[in-house]
Amino acid sequence: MNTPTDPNLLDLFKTLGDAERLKIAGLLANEPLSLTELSQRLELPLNDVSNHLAHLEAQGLLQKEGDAYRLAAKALEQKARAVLAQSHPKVKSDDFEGDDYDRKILSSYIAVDGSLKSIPTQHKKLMVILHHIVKQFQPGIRYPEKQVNEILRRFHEDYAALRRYLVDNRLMAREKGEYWTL
Amino acid sequence: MNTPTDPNLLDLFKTLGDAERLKIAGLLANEPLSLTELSQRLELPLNDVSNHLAHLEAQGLLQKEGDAYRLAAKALEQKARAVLAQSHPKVKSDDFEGDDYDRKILSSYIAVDGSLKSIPTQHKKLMVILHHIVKQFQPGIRYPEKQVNEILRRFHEDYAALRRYLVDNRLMAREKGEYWTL
DNA sequence: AAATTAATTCGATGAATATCTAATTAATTT
DNA sequence: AAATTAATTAGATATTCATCGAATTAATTT
Repeated sequence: MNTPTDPNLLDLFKTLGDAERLKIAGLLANEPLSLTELSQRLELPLNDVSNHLAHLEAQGLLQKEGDAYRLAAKALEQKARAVLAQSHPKVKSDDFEGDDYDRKILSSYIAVDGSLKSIPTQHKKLMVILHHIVKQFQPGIRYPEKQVNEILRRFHEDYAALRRYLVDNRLMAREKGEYWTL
Repeated sequence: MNTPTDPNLLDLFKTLGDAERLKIAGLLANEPLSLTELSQRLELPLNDVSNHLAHLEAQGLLQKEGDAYRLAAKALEQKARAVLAQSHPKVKSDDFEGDDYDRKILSSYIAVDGSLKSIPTQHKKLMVILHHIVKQFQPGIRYPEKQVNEILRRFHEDYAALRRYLVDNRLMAREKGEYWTL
């Protein structure tokens, strides 16, 4: 069962993604209205309004006052925040986990946009970087070279070098122009 | 033509109200991905992903980086704010317009939740209040008494008194148990 | 209690649209 | 330039879901 507070974004968007329901929400944002009043204002049959209200209510978007409904602004606010939270590219936890050394290398070589400032020459540092980069590839999927290049280019324009390093160090394998992780 | 910035909430909710598109948005919130990559991750045919991306793009939700897409977090943020703005019961402009005297009376008699603190005894003050209340009724609509009571009760528990005042002062008319504004 | 009105529920119809197949166009690679 | 691959577009099918009609239940009024 769905509590109104659990952020099922999909259903929320679905219920708000209907013209009539959005109108209803709009009206109820400004003034409380009863079922009958809504029906009159929108010139919509009573039963349909009732159904629409049920949808909105299921999303925890309404609060009842007597027999009038009002938009639960607080609830909506929370949900809007949930959307923002999800949309903000939170640095994935495993991106910078690992030991202190790794974290230090990563943060010094990787720019805010995720790209490489430069390719390390020291082998130990290089390995840290390569292990970070190889996470971009899904295990079990075979990537054509062109796509590998695309992905690597996001890190550094010399994608060919990165590709070679990855293979040489056995982080990825290649066969007939296809690559996969090991 | 719709600029991506104009807040057409309905279309926004519609595009986000599809499971696949929401997944896509979710993925692109955390990392940039190309069309092909998305297709692989979601195990969805390429052409459909292309269409979904077109939808998202039409809402100004994407920004392109090379051939990878990323969720336009800023844009989404703005839109979320737009939602909040609409949802907040902004005191309707005409609620407190009119001359200074009216405004003064209204603000002294009407509580934050819109209800009446008390019913004025002075006729002049009463008229101000009644004119404010009568705006709750749509011109041209005939309301059964029960509904009139409901609406008036939001202002004061003695809805019968309000109803009588409204009729006596010719702000509303009644016939056979139905009321309407004049 | 009977009758009226309000509100919900059920089933069927229709419209919108996601999904699928196929064809077309655009871009890259050899 | 030919050929391969990537991406878009077009059309057909299927599914989802709002809308409509009616019946049912619940609540108020007389």
